[in-house]
Amino acid sequence: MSSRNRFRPEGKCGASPLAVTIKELSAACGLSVSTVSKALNDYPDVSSETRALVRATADQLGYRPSALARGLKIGRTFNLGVLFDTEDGGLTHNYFSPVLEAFKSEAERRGYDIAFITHHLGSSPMTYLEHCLYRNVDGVCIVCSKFEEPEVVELVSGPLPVVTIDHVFHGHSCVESENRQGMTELTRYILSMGHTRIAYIEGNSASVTTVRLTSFLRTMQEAGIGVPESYLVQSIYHNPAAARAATEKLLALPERPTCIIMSDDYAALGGMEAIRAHGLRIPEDISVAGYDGVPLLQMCRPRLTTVAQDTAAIGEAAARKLVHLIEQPRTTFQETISVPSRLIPGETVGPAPVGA
Amino acid sequence: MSSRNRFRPEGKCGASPLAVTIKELSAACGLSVSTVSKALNDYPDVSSETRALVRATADQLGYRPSALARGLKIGRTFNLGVLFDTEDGGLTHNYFSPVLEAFKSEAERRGYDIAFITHHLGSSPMTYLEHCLYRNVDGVCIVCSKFEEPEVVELVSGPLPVVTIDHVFHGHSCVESENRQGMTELTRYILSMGHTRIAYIEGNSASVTTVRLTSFLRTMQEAGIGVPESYLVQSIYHNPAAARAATEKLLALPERPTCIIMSDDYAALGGMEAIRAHGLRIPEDISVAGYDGVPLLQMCRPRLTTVAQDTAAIGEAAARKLVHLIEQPRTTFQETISVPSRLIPGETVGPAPVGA
DNA sequence: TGAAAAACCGAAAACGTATTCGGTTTCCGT
DNA sequence: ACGGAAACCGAATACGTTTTCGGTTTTTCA
Repeated sequence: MSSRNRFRPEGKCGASPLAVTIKELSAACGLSVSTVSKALNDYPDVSSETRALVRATADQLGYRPSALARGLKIGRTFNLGVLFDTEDGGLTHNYFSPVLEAFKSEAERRGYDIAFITHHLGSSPMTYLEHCLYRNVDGVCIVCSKFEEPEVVELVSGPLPVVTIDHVFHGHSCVESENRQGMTELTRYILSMGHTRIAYIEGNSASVTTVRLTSFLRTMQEAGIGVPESYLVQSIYHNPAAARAATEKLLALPERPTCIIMSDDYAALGGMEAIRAHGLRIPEDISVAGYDGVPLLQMCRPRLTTVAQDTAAIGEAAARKLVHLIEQPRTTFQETISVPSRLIPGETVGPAPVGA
Repeated sequence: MSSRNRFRPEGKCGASPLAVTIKELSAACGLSVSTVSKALNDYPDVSSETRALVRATADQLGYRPSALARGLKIGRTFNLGVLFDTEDGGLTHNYFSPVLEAFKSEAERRGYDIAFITHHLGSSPMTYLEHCLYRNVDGVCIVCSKFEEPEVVELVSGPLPVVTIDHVFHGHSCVESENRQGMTELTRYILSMGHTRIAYIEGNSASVTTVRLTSFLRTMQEAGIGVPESYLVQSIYHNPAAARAATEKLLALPERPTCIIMSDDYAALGGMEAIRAHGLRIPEDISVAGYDGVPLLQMCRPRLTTVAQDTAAIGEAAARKLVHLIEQPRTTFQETISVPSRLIPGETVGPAPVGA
């Protein structure tokens, strides 16, 4: 019953030392451990000859300082925590996974590895913050999560540098698309195709959701076109089933919209399914727009009309900002970084039907 | 110039101790550090009363042993390395990312975090194995990589437990789909639709590639239908552009195939693009099959005919196997685990054209 | 009641590294 | 040649754990 035994691997345990330590290196150099350490860390009080000697033999022996020992000593690990908590599919999320990929690349380029943050370790539960402290990450990126959860709030207001994506917490750094610009362009484009009955399916709560909806409504207002309450439907991001249900509501209206702006591309698939099920054609009978610009869908027919978010730039900016926050906390300020998005006029938004 | 300074964060450094240590816990309990440690680790020589006391105050103070210190001492980190190295898109890979997601979930369920393995740390290059030793991972899963690379071979033949996915190294554990069964079913299905001129676009080298091709050829042979050399084209997995080029070759043949089996779903998109560019209809003029069964494509029209690989089962099995290899090296043997795959008859394979 | 055995606890060493501080040596200017 | 300053090196300590081992108390049994 002693759970301790489960922790001890039985195999080649202390058999052969896997990695070469600084002690062996110092022995090989005929120097003390401290001098070797100083040589490797560019201390001034070591002659250039011995520094060279140490460097050379270190290379030769393939010495790497143990990340564990180093981290323990200096209090940081060169690990960035990533909170990526989505119930649907996790890493397969087709908008957030490219963001994460870019984040990871940039982090690695800057010498950081990434570590996923969960709220359990094996069977024992722990909060996100606990996990971060347990693993000693140097900072956290919150990529995709329920931002209202108390655990997330605890993490954000904790002691570690934090960068969020697509949701701004007051006084903290955030990276997001220029949602206002994106939604405005999309709406104008749809208007330019002659649509007046435009419905809008909203994603679940996040600060970007509000920005997009506001931009849509204002653009409509500027065009002098009203949007009835019934044209605004609540739904969930990245959830085709929910979008399908929302779309059904819209199709059941006495005066059906001629165009629907979906919460995102993936949701749009569900919406389009509902439309097809009603025997309607896209875009001849009804137009559909998405949001995100997932590349895979741009290779399918009909090509979705959407707003492409620059996932590469978002992830990269997040990593860069987080590293700055970690390495120069004094001179780095909190900010919200907006990266431009781009309208992709695809095949799913056509001219408004004439009879409508 | 001293690069050392870059490593020291200037901020709240030793200001407030972020996490509570065992020393503070022992003080709070009025016990020695050693006793506390033993109480937490279920040592027999500590009374149940003190054990209870320690446990209680530990919970109360929110104590977690530092992963760093613990790892340093016991020689393992409860981290699983993941080698996920694909030039195209990394984490966004639409077949491997669900595998990774399942792997991650199962690993976390068993108390392991995952760590990505690269061949550089910041600017300084290092081999995969070096990275593993540097971070002290307990084992490695090689998910997607050029298996011929010397670095990968070095890693596989290194001291750590290894599980590969979709490529078997002799004497090591591997998880893959039942490719033989999958390809056989697909081929039979295509044959049942009346096709005789079936072309095959091959992926780049891996052991599964061979198995699939062999299964295809044997099934064709069993049906008594020959496959000309020109119907077998070399291409690259997960690369629409390469598939497009390969498809062009096939379409240029004097006797064009009536069905093409693509190396995978994503590649199929490229192939279908080529076909459409030639003004041909799918599946009326020419049929197309993919492999993998990526869920997103099953929501698009036309629904791709393909073989679904059970990514969840694959990832889970890999994690389980790797953890077994780590925790019970004596009693766990190396093996290749095959998980069943499933034919999805979609809309892209139709009856063979009559005139053909 | 006494001695052996069991039960329980703490001091100390170790894991691999970074850093402070005191101690040699070398160098320079006079 | 001499004093002092620079230049260079190593012993020691600490980071937060685990684990061995010796020591004290309590229990048990003849």
